[in-house]
Amino acid sequence: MALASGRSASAPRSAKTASVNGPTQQSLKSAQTRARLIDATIRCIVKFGYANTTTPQVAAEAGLSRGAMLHHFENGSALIKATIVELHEKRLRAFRRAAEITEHEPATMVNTYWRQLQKPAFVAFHELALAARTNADLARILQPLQLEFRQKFNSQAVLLFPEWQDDPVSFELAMTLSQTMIEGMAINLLTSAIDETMVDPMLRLLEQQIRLMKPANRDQSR
Amino acid sequence: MALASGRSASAPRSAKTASVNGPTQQSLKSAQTRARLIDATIRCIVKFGYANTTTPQVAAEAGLSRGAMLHHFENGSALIKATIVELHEKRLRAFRRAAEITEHEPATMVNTYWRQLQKPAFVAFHELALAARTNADLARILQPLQLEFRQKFNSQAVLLFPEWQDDPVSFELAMTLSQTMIEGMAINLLTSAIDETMVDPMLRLLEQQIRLMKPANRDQSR
DNA sequence: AACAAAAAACAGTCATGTTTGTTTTTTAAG
DNA sequence: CTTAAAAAACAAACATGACTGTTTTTTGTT
Repeated sequence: MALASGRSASAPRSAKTASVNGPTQQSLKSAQTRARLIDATIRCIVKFGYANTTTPQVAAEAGLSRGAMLHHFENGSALIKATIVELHEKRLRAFRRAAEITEHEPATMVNTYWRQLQKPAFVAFHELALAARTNADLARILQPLQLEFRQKFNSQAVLLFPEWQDDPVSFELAMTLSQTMIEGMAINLLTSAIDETMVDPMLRLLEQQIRLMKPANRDQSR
Repeated sequence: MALASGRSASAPRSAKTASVNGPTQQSLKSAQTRARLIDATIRCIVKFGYANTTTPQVAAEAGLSRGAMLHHFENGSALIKATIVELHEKRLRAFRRAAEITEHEPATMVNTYWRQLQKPAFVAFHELALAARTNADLARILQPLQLEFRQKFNSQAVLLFPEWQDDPVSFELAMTLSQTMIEGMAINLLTSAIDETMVDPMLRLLEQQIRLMKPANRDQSR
């Protein structure tokens, strides 16, 4: 599924009708089928990798014929694009939930973000992110989303830790540290580059380090 | 280049003759050509990604016909396997050099390892490592090498920092931290998940953290 | 009857493995 | 030293299989 440069309206013909006349039963079913196809795509990327995810496989995974699938997404590219958007929104939703749970406790934040990355969505996202390195079309879609996520990540985190507001430099460092360590471990675990037993000690180390970097604690130590 | 399960002697027929009679002109040229093909494979993986690296492309990159290429590596798989071994040895050599340079100074060690990961070999290696997640044949080759590297990494590092010998727990934690942060940043940079300007502050933070974890310094603070 | 959804059939492209042919180097005999 | 046979290096062509995009046919709602 090479994601060609083709421009293609990702919405099927029925979508326009639906938006004009309100949701008919058919347009509802169509939306369901589209969602099922996107889910199947994510599962395929996790199982086979982005490179080995083909339209016949996605169709089979969704329990549809390839013809039916191409009725909803006229293109392989369209399906991938829709999948990327869905993954990004999943990621944002998950992060927002994590922020709600967190409530000023860095321990919880670290654990929550770590648990997010254990889900299939992260695996699929990293597959796509790495594929984007050598695929200009993928990169065009993915890069702005990566930026948006980083910005929302930071702006959300600054709300959670107001005591950090007057030291944006060390704050950004702490955020980058968290992202790097947690994502780094998640990826290294995927590629069996590190030992699984090290995960917990590492998370605790990160929590400790964050506490050390907090302005309040830095003042305490003076 | 899907790397099928095919067993295949990776050495060409000339190798045996050479080992008996000493290096002839042909066996020398053959070795050169094989090296050129492996280099071309690495370049292709970096440029196009592992998934889009095909035998015609490698042949073109090496300036050979596909037929000639398949004379040296009867199989696409054989070429990939040889490339993996070469990458692994490159990695070990680079690490050994880094260890020689280092000489008891953690600042240098962090910087040196970071610089290693900026080279194409790391990009290629990560492409293969991620592909191995969904490719059993690749995994069979790669996993033992990952283990070997981690072991040599640790045994080399313990020689460099003898003061750490009596605290293997915190030592392994420090090693995993270094690996995770440095590799995590390298990968996040590839996928534009973090900002490039954060690299240097992060490396300095890591150095500081390592100093904090050292037994000697922990004693000082008592 | 009209139209969307689903399925099936078709043609084009590309990588792979295999086979066959050509040139160059090595070996060894005359 | 010359030269013929063998082996290795290189090149080209063929057949197969798989995925892609497109088009046509069937099924089922409204």
